Amino acid sequence: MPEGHTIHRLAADHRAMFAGETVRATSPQGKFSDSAALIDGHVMETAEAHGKHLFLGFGEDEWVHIHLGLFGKYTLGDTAPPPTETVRLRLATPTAFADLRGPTACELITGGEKQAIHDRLGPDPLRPGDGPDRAWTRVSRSRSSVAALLMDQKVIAGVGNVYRAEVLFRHGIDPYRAGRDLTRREWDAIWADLVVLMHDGVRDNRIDTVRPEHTPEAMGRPPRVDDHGGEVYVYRRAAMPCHICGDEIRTAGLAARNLFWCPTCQRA
DNA sequence: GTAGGATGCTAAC
DNA sequence: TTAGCCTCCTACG
Repeated sequence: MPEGHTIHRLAADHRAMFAGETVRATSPQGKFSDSAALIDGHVMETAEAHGKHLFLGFGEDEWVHIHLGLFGKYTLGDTAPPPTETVRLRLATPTAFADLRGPTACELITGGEKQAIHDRLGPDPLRPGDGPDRAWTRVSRSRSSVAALLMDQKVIAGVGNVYRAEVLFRHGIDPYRAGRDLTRREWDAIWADLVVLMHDGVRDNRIDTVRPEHTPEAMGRPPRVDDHGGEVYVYRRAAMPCHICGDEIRTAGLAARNLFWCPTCQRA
């Protein structure tokens, strides 16, 4: 679930449900009780996302900063069920609720602390006004692999393990190629593609990366069986045949995450 | 019933 | 590089 598209979608959903509304805040699990009490009964003014960070604004100096990490999950709806003991934060109005479970971060921060988080994050393909230039400065000087750089939130914010694997496949780039061996044209194409793919992800609330001509219907192959949500080329398809060339999709650990790629379609 | 893994990140070594 | 955080779900007995 939680790559950048999920967080931007959550920000939009929070704005639609709560912006301008007086919100009740509780922490059934208890770990956020003191902070929840401080915002309980306050008006949520806005919600925004930068990369995988969600910010709920209750005033200039009163922000709830949330990071879902690997396990964090939101349940949104209109009528709140009885809270269970794993709900870290419940926000509710008479007509809407949001339950947060298992986040890496859920904390009340000031405007200054929020700015510090923005400052350590790279440009985000989903943030209006962000572009590929600042990221290119880092990428073009780095000996690290492009696969590692795409996962580095200081370089580019919001890309996770699925978008990383898929965008590199879509551009035929070997994941182990060094950043400084990419061309400016290649990087700009990767960025532009991420803008499109991630906006699709926000709209659909899932990750689909397969081009129309390669869908199961178009190619007469069975639909994917993996349950991560969307239609993809390589992510979690280890040892399965590549949709394009039929070669076996490979997998390897890289920085404690699983990398997937096609050794034939993705050349150094 | 239990083990293991998952779309993430950080602090500590 | 590794352990740890924290929850849910699947695969396997």
